[in-house]
Amino acid sequence: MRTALADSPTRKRLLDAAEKLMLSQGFAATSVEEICDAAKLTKGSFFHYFESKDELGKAVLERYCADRRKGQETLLGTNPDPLSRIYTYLDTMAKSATDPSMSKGCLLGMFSQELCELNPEIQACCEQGFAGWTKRFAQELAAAKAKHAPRKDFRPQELAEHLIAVVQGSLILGKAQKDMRILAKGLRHYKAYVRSVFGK
Amino acid sequence: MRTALADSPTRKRLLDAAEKLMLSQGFAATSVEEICDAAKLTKGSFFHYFESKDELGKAVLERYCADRRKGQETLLGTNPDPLSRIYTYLDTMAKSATDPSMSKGCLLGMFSQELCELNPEIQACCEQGFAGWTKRFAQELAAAKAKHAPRKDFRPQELAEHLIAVVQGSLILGKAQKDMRILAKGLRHYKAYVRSVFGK
DNA sequence: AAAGTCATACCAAATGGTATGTGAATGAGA
DNA sequence: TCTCATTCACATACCATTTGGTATGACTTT
Repeated sequence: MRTALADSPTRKRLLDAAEKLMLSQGFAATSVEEICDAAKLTKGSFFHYFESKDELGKAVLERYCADRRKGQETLLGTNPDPLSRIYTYLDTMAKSATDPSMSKGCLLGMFSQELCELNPEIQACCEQGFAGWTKRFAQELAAAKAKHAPRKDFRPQELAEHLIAVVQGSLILGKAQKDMRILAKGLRHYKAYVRSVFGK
Repeated sequence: MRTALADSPTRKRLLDAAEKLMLSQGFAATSVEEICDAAKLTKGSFFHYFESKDELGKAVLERYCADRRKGQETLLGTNPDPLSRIYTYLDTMAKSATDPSMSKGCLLGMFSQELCELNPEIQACCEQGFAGWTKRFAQELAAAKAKHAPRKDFRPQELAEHLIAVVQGSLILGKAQKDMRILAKGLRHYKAYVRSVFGK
């Protein structure tokens, strides 16, 4: 029953509206009515597609994580050298720091803050979302480590988590400062750190 | 009129309860009633001390920022060498990463995410809170730069902001992973980065 | 010093608005 | 005609805020 509804364009409209609103205000401060207004639908429709606001939250988050993963793949590029892939990944991300796709923050970060201690399902989803992101990047770092003997030893997993921390933290700072250029700076520093580890 | 109420113990109880709850759930998801229950007071009392929930939010945030600033001073210690002060600051912070004072997250980060795009007053308060924090740390970095010719040039302000980003991001990641040890790791990496800049 | 006045701290219940969620009715397409 | 998307009006619950108190203690007034 619910499978048929899964990829309806109306459902997508609701998810899009919810994502946009929650990205800037968070989950709790975004009402179902607000979402429906933005999607030009009524609440009745909303509850036809989602059995509760919580379920919508989970759906938005899951879709966001999936999108992000795909985005990560394209962002990593096709350079045969893993270290070059890492550097261009960081550069590209830094370049797009101020454009609208990223400049509103990260839903994963938002939901982690707001909901992890309130909703175990969302917490698990956030944990897994971050894990997927770090794991993929750690893989690149491990490949780079294997190929270019780094000047200093490091744990790929830990260094990947550090990147996520830098990104998430910069997004918060950027929101407070109303200026997302801070994300580009954060990524530059992270890159410099990685360079200091590899010695090149 | 409101000045007399400013440092009453009852008011403090309300602020304490609100801070604790909002630190884990955020502002929007924390109701006035919940705060009153936690503080063992009634809503009537609440509105005797605060004219609105928003005002309470601002008060909690301001007190949090002030506390944090004091904490920063003690954390920096009294070592005459600025670079040593920086390193011990980072170490001490890393050590206390898992104890209850820090392990619940940072209100400044929480409010930035949730409220900055909704409430300009809170946004300004967050911005200033972060600015105070970074400025103080940047001062230390500048002193260290002046004393120990660093191997690479850097902007103290930017490097200080980078620390805040690492801390905030680690706290988010920690919440998602239900494990705040990530903060200690983040601080270790930041320290290693600073060391790579100074060459010692 | 007793009685009266007043401000303050606190409380309980009511109010009004807003939130989520429901269910019957409508409409369009197969 | 049957199904499913969508709407509309409504039920229900919750939540911030208000109102109308009581109790206490301090400060006058006599």
